[in-house]
Amino acid sequence: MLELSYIRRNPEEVIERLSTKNFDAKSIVADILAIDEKRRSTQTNLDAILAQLNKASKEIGELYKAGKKEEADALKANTGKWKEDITVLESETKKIDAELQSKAVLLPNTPHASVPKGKTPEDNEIVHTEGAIPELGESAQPHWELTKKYDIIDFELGVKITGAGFPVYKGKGAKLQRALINFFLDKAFEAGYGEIQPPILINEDSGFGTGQLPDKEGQMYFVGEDKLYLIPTAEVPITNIYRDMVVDANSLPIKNCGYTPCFRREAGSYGKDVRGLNRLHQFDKVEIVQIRMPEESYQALDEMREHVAGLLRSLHLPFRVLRLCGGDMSFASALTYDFEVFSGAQKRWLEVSSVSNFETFQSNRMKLRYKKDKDKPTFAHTLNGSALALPRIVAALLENNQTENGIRIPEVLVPYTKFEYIN
RNA sequence: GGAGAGAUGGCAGAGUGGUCGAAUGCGACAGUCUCGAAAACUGCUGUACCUUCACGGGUACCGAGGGUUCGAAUCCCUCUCUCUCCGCCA
Repeated sequence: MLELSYIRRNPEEVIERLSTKNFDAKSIVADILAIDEKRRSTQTNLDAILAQLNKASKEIGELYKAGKKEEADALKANTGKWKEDITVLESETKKIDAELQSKAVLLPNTPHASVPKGKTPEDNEIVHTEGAIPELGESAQPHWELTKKYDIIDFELGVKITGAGFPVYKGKGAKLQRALINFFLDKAFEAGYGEIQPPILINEDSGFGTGQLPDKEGQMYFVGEDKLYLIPTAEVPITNIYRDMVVDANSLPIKNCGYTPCFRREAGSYGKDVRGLNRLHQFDKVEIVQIRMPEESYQALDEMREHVAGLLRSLHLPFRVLRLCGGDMSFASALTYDFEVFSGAQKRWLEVSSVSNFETFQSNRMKLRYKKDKDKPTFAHTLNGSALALPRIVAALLENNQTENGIRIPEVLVPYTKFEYIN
């Protein structure tokens, strides 16, 4: 949610910047300004009457104490009208606030100045490419063949137990998952991230805080009996730890990481995109989250970007980094870098990480502030990134590292897997 | 699932209808003292919104929502959450 004070001061700028996201904010901003105007005048009126009533009540109390009952009763006679006005103005204020809120949540975050204009993924800007594209030859098999060949991931079995998109990892496949998770967590720890094991069910307030609700409830699995959502990413619980908090400036930066399974309904997806590991309803991911002072947040974003790049480098996966265009960015983000690895047999780039700065968009929603000395509490900047999401990493590893002797495990993972080949 | 207790400022903990935004203690901050520190003493210490160029002024907030009253932290109703005991259970 954009800060109201910012919209009030710079309405034209908000409209201009949101046009980069192909979002026409004109009428919403106008509505917000009008409602805000109304809100202030209503509150000024209400406050004045309340002050009057408070004053009279105090006087009545004093008069009673002094035994001047008649004078007190005379004063009382006035209060009825005031109370009627108060009732009206209070309900009006409540209505106006709700209206304002309902408009405010419609505005996406304003993109950073560096965000390119554009509508589709084709308009994303490739800012970095690294690693050699593997030449696998004609006999190369896509990962969904390899997983069957070596019996390490069973998609049909998942269908039996749950449904499509819930694979069963077996034997060395399961061990590879565990190895990657531990490797990623260890790397995050080395980079200064504290490890969190959060709940994987979240309530509505948490969903609102990070921006999944109210818009994207269709993306999440919902447990109606208890009104809880399965997390689509660890970002939600790990960031919401700090909801409704004023943290001391000295405790910043806050850096946390966590492994969780993630659940996404992915309604409407089909075709080659969902083949094999390409898109799942349940998958594993290690997430990194930072809470920063505004002046340092873009430096932190670069730092996170470098962390993710380091992971891919150490796995010897060819990758590229995209600066997402306005049209491809998420609602809540101000700047997002996507990481894609090249999947040798599918011959396509697969997104494995998304690193974003949300500036104050999330912290305003969840009232996450920091306080520096005597200054007033200020909204912090929140950032997060996948480091990394497993399935497509596994897909690329399997495809790119296939040999006649089996699938070669990257050196850095061998201490974790305790085997060098899947065969 | 059954029974009971509770929810007050950063924390602990008073307060059961009127000057209570809230005693007291601790903590934090500032000052005195000191070469410096500790101790001691003194002062100060919430958040949001409205209003004002500013100084300042006003309003709301004692788990949440409603009610009674001229006036509610305090009385009434509803809800939520937490804790304790019992049962079940990884």
